Amino acid sequence: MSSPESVYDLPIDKIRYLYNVLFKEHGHQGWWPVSLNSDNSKAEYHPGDYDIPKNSFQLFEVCTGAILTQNTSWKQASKAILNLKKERVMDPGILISLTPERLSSLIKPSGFFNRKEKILRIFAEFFLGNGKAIPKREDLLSLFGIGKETADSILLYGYKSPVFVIDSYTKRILSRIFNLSLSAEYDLWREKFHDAFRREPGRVKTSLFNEYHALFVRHAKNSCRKNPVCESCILKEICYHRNYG
DNA sequence: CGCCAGGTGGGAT
DNA sequence: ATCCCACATGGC
Repeated sequence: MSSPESVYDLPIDKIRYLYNVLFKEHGHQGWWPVSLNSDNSKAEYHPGDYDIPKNSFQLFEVCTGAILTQNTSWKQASKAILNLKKERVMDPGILISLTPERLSSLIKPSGFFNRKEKILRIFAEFFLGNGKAIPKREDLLSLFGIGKETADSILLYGYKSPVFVIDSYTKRILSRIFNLSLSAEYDLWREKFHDAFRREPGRVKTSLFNEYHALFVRHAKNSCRKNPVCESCILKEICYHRNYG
């Protein structure tokens, strides 16, 4: 048991158990941050309220945030979002009418601004053409700059679809607890979570996946950092890394 | 100062 | 398949 197990062996009962432990400890996280007042106020978390985003404007803001936060702290992404809202351009139709220079300057704080300018523009075109339908994952993935995590974040936190979002935090935590390889395929991790909650109704899965991903982030920031703080970790009793790593 | 943050695409091997 | 790099800001 010294070499990493396969992600195929990840036990689904422990996936469910883990959720219960984390939720009991931390409760509702309320991802994704959205400004509840439709003005220029800062986006905030809304723990326990799964009826967000409530309209197309908030939906577009969630999607925009998913793109702007790529490999960037939410703090930086939120500055860019605030710039867009203050300039009244947080709207797909208006966004695509901006010059590349103007748009990239507004999202500058989020980093990679030339790249993200292009991604936002392409996504806004897609958003307009897609109407009110829930986008297909493969269609999102076909867009430049929309990878698996961003696509799933948009589907889960934007369109309230029951899909699980895997990010580097999730992989780090699971790889330590279960002695799994960090480099396992995204879709393998994802399917395991879908398997674990296969029997829950769609609406339940959506709110559960919403909380679960947020709880992983919380736990990764609290304890399971790059340099983990194992002594005070609430999962230390069941963690491979803590006990045998 | 160096490291890091709610990734992704593209090119070389 | 798997590694490596560019992309870039600002907090800590």
